[in-house]
Amino acid sequence: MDRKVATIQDVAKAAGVSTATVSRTLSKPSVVAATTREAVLSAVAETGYRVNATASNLRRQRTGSVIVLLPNIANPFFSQILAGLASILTPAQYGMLIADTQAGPDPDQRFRHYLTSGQADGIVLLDGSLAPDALDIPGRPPVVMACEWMTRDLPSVRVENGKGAAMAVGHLARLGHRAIGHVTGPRGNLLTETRLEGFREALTSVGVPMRPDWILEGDFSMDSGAAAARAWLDMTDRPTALFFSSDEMAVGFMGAVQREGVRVPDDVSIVGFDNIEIAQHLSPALTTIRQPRTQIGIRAAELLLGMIESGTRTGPSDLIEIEFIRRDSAGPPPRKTSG
Amino acid sequence: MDRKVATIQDVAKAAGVSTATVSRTLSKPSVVAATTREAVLSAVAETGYRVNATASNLRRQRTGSVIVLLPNIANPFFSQILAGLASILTPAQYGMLIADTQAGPDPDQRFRHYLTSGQADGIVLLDGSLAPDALDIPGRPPVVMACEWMTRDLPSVRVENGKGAAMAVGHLARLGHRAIGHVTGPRGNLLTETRLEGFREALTSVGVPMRPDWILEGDFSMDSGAAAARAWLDMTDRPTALFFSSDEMAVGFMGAVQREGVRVPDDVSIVGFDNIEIAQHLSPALTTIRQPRTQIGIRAAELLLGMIESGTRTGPSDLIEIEFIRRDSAGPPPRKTSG
DNA sequence: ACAAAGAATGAAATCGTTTACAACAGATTT
DNA sequence: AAATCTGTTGTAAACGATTTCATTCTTTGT
Repeated sequence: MDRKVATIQDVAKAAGVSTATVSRTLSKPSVVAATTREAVLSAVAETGYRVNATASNLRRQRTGSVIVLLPNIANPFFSQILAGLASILTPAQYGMLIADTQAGPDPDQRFRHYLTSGQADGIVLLDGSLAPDALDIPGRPPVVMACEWMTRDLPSVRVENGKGAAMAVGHLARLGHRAIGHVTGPRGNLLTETRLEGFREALTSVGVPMRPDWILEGDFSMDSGAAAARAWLDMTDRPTALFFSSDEMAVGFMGAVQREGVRVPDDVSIVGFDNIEIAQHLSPALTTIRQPRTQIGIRAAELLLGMIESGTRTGPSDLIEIEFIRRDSAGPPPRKTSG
Repeated sequence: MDRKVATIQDVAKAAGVSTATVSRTLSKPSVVAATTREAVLSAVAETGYRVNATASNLRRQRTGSVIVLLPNIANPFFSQILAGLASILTPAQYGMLIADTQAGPDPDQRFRHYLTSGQADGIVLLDGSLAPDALDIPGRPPVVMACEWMTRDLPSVRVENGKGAAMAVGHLARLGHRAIGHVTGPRGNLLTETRLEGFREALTSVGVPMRPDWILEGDFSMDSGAAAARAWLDMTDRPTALFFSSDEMAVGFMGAVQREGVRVPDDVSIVGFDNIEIAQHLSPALTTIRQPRTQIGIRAAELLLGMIESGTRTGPSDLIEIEFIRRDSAGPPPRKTSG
């Protein structure tokens, strides 16, 4: 009975060589003689040997894994970024550890914990709300931010959020809208602020004044979109079009107003942001700004691996192109505006 | 300059004790004298020492992480299960490694790889399509299945799928439907088969014959729901109600038929399965069967940790209660059926 | 024919912990 | 007073790989 798992010692014995040779056969086959190589390989097959990753990592002073820190695992927005990350990390033989920052009581402390725990060779940060000064830790692993980012010059993969907002506003203005509102993400979030700023600038550039009471605060979730719908329905003087800082909010809004008999886009035009999968399956299909999330994940992983391999703590940033997707949730404004 | 990270040796030296004492202070504080304990702890604080997880794991013959294998990371259905898993694994000091089974060419081989790689103390399997005989590996870690499951008696966390289908059919029959169709998941999948079987049985129990041409095959995705919509629209004799094996397919179907001017539930009634977040935000809100996904994740993690701690390869299974959620996508059949 | 270079291998140190065992002091029992 | 126990600490051996350095055996150049 071989109850125990075979070690490199067992293989060495079976092949009649030293452990050094076994190790070399597996990592740098070119330096060992063809005949020995074959002997070793058949001994490996015979014993069913698998290298013990923990021992290997200890000796090589690495962990072989990368931590992905995200605010909320359950948020489907991130799952496609994860898929992109995995598509690079897995082939490169890195494990992908997932951790929730907002799960515990103190997110900043959790961030610091992962930064110092030495459990990963690198960190992908998908949560922009974490304290930048946590990074002043000696010997910390390289960190790459994706989507959100902080004031500090951390390497990051991002998207031209302001430009996205401008695309949305431009489209609505071209359709004839003059009464355009905006539903934001949570205040303080950098995505929120950049898109809001882009929205504001775009409005001035098309010569439409911004109405502060038409700026509604959300938190990117469907529920907050539905809440915005209630607020909109209660308005006496409603905007004829709304730009949402996330598709999820747009979905929540659209469902809620439709259930009240409001027609989209006849009564109100809607533009989202992200192009989540469902956007094209709604009725009407949602006009939105596409963020290539898989691509974001891929670039973030590539950047991080580059830093890990070169041993640097800093690196380049990357800007991913976004795309305006015209569908059917935005149309010309109604003839008569209410109020 | 303390460029290097402090090791247990450094702490021992600073505190004037042996490494054994440092280790004991950190893991079993009760066995060391109060004064020494304080000396060690202040030395730890002073040096900024963090135990090297890799070394610790090697010595303790564990890895400190659990692998979650899922068919497709990008599928949002799984993200809430992940959240449930994380809520148990993180406090228990286990890392959560995520891997995609369908990413590479040979899923079974990938499964086998993770089973033998020794990179995790346990595996959570969310992909029921993997070969059961892969489990005949000596010294493999404990595995728990969630949602899907295989013929082999693996510990699993599941849901009464057949009962869910029966709830859906019962509801539709009570509303007066006699022409009920079903959109399945991919053939061969156990979820698909159990729900289909439940559907079939429920039909006979309410005395409605099953029409094979009203059984459409999907793959759980929104796209396949939209494809089912096209098929349904092309039928000369249409069912007045459809039960979908996933909410995603129901969403894809509903959007597609609505865009063709079909009214839900006036023209066709829809019942989904899962209760994904968007279900309540659609117009009309989707009637469905709730699967408590967070709960599923929690139980799976608990089961797995139990097996890891007790050193067993087998363990109990668990059945999670589902719930019928009545919303507005199913109503009485139209007066006149087409055909 | 002999030195130098090259190719292939092994011995042993090392990575940073944990823990079995031994050692020792002081307290308690006989 | 000897023997036993209890509580605390240190010594040193693992854990399973990788890699430096030394060694042996060929091969090549002069």
